[in-house]
Amino acid sequence: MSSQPDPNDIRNVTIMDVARESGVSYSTVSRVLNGYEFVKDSTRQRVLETAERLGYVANLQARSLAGGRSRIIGLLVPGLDNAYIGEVVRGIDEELARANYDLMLYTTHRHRGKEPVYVKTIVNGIVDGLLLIVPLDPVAYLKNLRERQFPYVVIDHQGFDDFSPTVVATNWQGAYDATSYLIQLGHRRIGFVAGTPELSSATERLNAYQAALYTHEISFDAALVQNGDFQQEGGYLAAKILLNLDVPPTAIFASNDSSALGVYDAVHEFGLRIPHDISVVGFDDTLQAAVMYPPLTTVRQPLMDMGRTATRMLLNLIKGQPPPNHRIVLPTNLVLRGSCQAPATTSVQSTAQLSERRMK
Amino acid sequence: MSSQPDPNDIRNVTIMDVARESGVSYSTVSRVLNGYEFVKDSTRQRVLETAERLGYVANLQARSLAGGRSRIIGLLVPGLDNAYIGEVVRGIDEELARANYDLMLYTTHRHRGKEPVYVKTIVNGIVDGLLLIVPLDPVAYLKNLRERQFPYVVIDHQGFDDFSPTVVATNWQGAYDATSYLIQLGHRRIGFVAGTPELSSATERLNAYQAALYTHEISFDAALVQNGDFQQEGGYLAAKILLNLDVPPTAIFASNDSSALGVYDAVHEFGLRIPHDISVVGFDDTLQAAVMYPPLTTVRQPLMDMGRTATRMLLNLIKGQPPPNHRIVLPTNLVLRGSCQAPATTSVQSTAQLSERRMK
DNA sequence: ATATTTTTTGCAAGCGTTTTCAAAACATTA
DNA sequence: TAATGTTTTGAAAACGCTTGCAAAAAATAT
Repeated sequence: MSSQPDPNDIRNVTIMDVARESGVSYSTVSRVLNGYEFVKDSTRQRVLETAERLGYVANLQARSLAGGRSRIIGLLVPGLDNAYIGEVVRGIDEELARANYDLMLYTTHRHRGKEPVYVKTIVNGIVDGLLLIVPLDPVAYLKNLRERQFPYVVIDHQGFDDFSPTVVATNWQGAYDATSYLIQLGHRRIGFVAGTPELSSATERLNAYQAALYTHEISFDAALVQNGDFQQEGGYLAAKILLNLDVPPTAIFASNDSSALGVYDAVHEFGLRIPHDISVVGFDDTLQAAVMYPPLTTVRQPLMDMGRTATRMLLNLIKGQPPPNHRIVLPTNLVLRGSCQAPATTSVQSTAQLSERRMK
Repeated sequence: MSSQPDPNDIRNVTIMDVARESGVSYSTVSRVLNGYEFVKDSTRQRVLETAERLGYVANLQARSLAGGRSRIIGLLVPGLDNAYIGEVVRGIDEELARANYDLMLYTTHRHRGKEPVYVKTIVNGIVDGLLLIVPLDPVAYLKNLRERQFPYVVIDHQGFDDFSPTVVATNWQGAYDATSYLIQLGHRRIGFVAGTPELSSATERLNAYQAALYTHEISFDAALVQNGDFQQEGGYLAAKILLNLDVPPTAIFASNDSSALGVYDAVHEFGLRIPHDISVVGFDDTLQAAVMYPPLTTVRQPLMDMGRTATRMLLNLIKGQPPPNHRIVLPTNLVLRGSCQAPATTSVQSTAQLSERRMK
């Protein structure tokens, strides 16, 4: 009985089966499935119905091979060991689900050389478009993507070209606000834990830190800027150097929350208290920030929103609708919590007591 | 010049191009690429070399359509809003990268009905195998997978059948240890914030809690068990009920770290201190646990390891090597941090003072 | 040198779709 | 009623790869 398909049949039901069952050609079935206009309504109904009845599910590979849409988008991330990435991915995932798209995840594990290879595979592969979160080496392959007219959107990195669709946060403004806040609290010696210099977000934050000092007429001391790596370990190391300075800072601005965690570690190791002895500010507002003790004052990035926005942009690009602006900038804002207060010595200069605690 | 391929050519280089360039048939190229044994060494060399030179990258869709391996595995997760999932995924990702596989991520967003649909799409799709993290409704489709001989491994759920390859942690033992620890500290009234009862991990933890009480001859009080949902909010609500009890507990064991966070919230809302007024234990040891204040004593699950192990199992399954055991159990262990101490009233029974603080 | 076996290779079919092109069916007009 | 125009449908060619089968080439045995 062809109308009684064996439910235990191992083979999948194809467009052919649906065609046979509904008495039309497979081309017609394909057209119905793709919403082609010129199909008789009654035919459409019948096909749709048998497809449903047979439990037909499109074979994406075949579809995409034949030139159709796969409804899969690729996501290239440096790594998963990071709450920050996780948040962005959540936003992407949410928006994708709403649009009925699936997600293919590529992790480069921070291996720079892997990026171009991945991108190549991705592009000649199944995905309809590509999302890149903080790419390490975009210039190496974005030009190619563009030439192929392959849809892509870059998240949280900019400045390497001026044609790539990009979603970023106001890194500069956020860092400026944070620094200004510390200054307004009375801090004059503010340490800065920098991020990976290849990333525009890192350099922007550093620039804003300097700009804020400048605006408030505080002279810049290069010793107060130490390199971190956007990870806890780097923050810890950088903070140790800062706290060992002859005149240590009364506040430390870490380039992201992970580094701030490292700063907390170092501060505690020196037997100091936050915020009493030293204030700390982070950047990102990941889940951990609110849970830390004391809760971390930090610059909130709308991470999920960035993911969502980028996804919407990409989906439009795939539909052939280029976005009005190539670059979308989302606002950050300073979240005040318990990790900051006015410096212990209300009068500014005498950090003498503090520096006595310095570790050898 | 056929030997000078245009680098700007939009079309991808195919197996045909490689064949033409190296003067063999496309089948031979395919064989070389798939490591087929009976190819003359010199031929193999030549093909490999031209493939490299031309920058050939296999088209996964075509390969998988034709019946080959896609080197992609699918991962079905309930959601991304959870540090716990993230950890497992990291383990998976790591192991997959090592084996040169890619990852396709499917999120059900905790929508039970979506699971079967997804599984169907996945199976007739591109992936070579499927990993399922805490599936909500496995019975609905695992039988089908098995019948099709489709490789899959279940992570952190068990008990719904006895043939599915599974990786779990010692949930029972972990919860038993945690409860015993609290009892040894002197606690007699121990609250329990339960997890989602559909998950075996949740019921096992509850059972172990009861077993530990029983072993130590502490009578079970149903009022001390409140339902949570494995999320912060549920933990908060459950803890509020517990703290409002006529004789509130002196310790609360939360079914996972997220719930424990909610417990912290409730405790603070009641103006109580951890661990001075009340001890708290969690489960999972996610990244947050160490950062919370006070640092959370919790049962560590080897999450990344679970991901890695499951992935290795799956990869073997795909290769046609069934694992020696269908079910792999990884050990948990209790991580002692600052959220527990002996109950304030060293003598056990008089919890009078505590209950006075009770909120109206 | 010839027959036989074994190793290598090529051809063709097929995987499940989309899409172009042309034919069939239907509706409309003269 | 014939001619013309439209809407619907079907057949066939791709898409890029794997694989069974058979032929060619090389190696071995007689």
